Amino acid sequence: MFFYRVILPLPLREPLIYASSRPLSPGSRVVVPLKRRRLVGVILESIPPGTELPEEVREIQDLLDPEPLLSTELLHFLRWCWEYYLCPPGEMVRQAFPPGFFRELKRRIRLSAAGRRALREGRLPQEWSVLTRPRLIRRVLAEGIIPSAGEIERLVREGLLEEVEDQRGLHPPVEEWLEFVGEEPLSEGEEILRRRKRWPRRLLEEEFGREEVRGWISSGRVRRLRLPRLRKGPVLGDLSLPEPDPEQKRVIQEIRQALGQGFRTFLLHGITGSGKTLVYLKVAEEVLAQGKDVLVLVPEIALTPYVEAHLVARFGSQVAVLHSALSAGWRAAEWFRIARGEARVVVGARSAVFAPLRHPGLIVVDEEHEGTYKQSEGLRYQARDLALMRAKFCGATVILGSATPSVKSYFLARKGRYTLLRLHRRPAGRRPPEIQLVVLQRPGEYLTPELIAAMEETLNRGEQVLLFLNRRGYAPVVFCRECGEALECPNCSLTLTYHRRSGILLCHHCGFSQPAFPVCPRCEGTRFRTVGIGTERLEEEIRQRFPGVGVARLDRDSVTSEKRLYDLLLRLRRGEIQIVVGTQMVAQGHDLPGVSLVGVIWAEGGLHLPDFRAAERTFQLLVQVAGRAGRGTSPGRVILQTRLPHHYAVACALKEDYEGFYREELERRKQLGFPPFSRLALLIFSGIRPEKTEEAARRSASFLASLGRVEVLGPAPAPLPRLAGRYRWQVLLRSPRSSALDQTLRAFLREKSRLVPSGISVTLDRDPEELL
DNA sequence: AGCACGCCGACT
DNA sequence: GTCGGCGTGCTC
Ligand SMILES: [Zn+2]
Ligand SMILES: [Zn+2]
Repeated sequence: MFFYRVILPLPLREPLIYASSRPLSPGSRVVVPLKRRRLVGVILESIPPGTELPEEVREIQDLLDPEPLLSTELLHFLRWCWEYYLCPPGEMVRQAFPPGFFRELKRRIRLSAAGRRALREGRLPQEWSVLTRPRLIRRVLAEGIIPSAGEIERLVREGLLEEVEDQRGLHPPVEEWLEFVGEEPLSEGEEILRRRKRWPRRLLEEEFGREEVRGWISSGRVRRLRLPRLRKGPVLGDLSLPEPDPEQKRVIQEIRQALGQGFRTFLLHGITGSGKTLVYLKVAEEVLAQGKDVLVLVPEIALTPYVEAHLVARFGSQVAVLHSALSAGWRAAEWFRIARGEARVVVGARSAVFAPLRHPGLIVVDEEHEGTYKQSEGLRYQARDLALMRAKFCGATVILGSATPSVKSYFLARKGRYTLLRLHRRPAGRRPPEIQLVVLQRPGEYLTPELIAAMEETLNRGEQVLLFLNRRGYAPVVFCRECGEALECPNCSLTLTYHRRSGILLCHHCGFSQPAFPVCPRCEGTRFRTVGIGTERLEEEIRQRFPGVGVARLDRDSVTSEKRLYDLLLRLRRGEIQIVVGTQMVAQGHDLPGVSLVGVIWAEGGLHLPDFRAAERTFQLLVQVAGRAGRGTSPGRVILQTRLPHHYAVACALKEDYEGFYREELERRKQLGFPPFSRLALLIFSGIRPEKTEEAARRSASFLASLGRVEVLGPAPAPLPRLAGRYRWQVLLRSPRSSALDQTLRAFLREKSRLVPSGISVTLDRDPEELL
């Protein structure tokens, strides 16, 4: 007998042990019994002879993958993950792989040629004629056509029945792509296609018109091919891929030299348009040539599939796309294609860090500072950090790319752990924007004369304006005129935001909403006063101030689908819109070529949040938004309105002074003992009853403190002390050593049932990025 | 996650 | 006296 540890998709503390009469490989999925259930699990490892076994070990019932789906490198990496995040292995693996992974194949059988002959000759029962077409085994058994699974197996061995191959992943979605194959391009469109190598026909038709594209094809200068279908997001803007300039060549060369030399990390710092994608592509080409695989992580909210498009254009059907915007079926198909070794380039969001590539030689994390790499609910893993760990396990090279690197990555680069590479080039013909600070003087002022004047000038020149305000809705606070109380969410005790168009008061934290306006819950008053401004009100004001000018709003309330975003961007390109009012959605990499003025309404919004990364996020957002200005040929202008002109996050964004910001921010983090100078773990206790929740947090905190290994901050009510109807308390653990946190957390989890009554849930957030 | 085992209220 | 509530605990 052979014995194996098997991971099951259940919150079990550890993998369970099963027996098999024949040897099996780690990484294969198996069907095992658990109590009276039948479950799919994956073999983690074999157990060496002589190891003490549980009293009763049950037998593996079935092997689903004759060839392992997961490499041992990936399994070791996953083990590291569940040990680091202190979660059940099954929980980790369920997060990592598509839902179909743990579902038993829907196996089908049908009559073989011999079987059909036997049926015709009457040697088989006539009701078996339904089996000339593939039929689910379960169904065949349920219908009683064949009484038992053993009988089916016997018939398959005898060659009367045959199993129909699993179709999963054999037909990934494709679409038509065009490739320039002529001698010389005869139009600008053909020239652009030549530079991009290949491009989806759908997008080319949008760019150049259906007729023109048809002309290229009929001339024979352009060839049609079927390649993986791109996600629907808009790919607008300049996508030409030039030859690398000398600086880019040096960067590419330096990374290439590190390939295959073991784990190494590069931090690639360069503004949008400086050619980071070009670097990824050139290095990826080399990695593939060396026989290794490539993994590219992109942020979840990258609505523009820019990097995906270039990867598919260059590497064709070797590319698999894993993105949450894809349907579950598509994702599963892509995932199995990777596992079978058919795709050697994977591009995807967060969970793609677990892609079953055999030999990753390069891992790219694009826009590495993006918050979406951190899962904010459930298992709170950080995909960028995990990418580094995975690379360490397989000796891969890592490129972290960003225009505004995270403080953590920058710190590690300065310390020498990463190699810092810079791209200074601005896109062709583009000058740095002129950034101007305007101090908001009067309370309630949000459109300064300076901004208005600049807007008028810009509009008169026929150029476009982008106004940035990171707060949706009409007004963030509504006061009762009778008693002066602010209307609050009954679940979270936070102020409700007034949304005028939809006529509701909305809680931006839990989603609670009620019709506007209710009766004041305190004094039954019916007259209200709105205070403050959100994008909805800003849009309204702008419409009044600039009659006859096309104004559009770009936030989650107005842009509810990719289609609407696409339409909006298209109208902007056609000049039907002159002013865009938006939240941070506008910071995210849409190419807005006609925008020459960016107005930031309230630069320090967000700085007040009780969060050690508030300044970092503000600085990054301001720089990203400012980068939206002057992307065409006209020089850009940025106006930052603020009440805190001397705050370093604002002042450094004004000068585009990364160095200055990071130095100041690191100094503060050091003084306060926050990351990257310490490691954190946040325990969030939540429950329906406030005093029980507090009691559990107190008991836990004193237990944690009694261990004496790490600093215990709290317990304290969470910054959102009531969320979605539950009271929340938190305890923050801090230590310079990750291993000390580890031991402390493990001790806590062992004692958890003693310290925390049922009904109180505890969430662990290791390396929290928000303390909210 | 299921599913069983186990100790207290309103029913034949 | 039993039927059933779902609170704790185990699954190789
Ligand atoms: Zn009132
Ligand atoms: Zn709420």
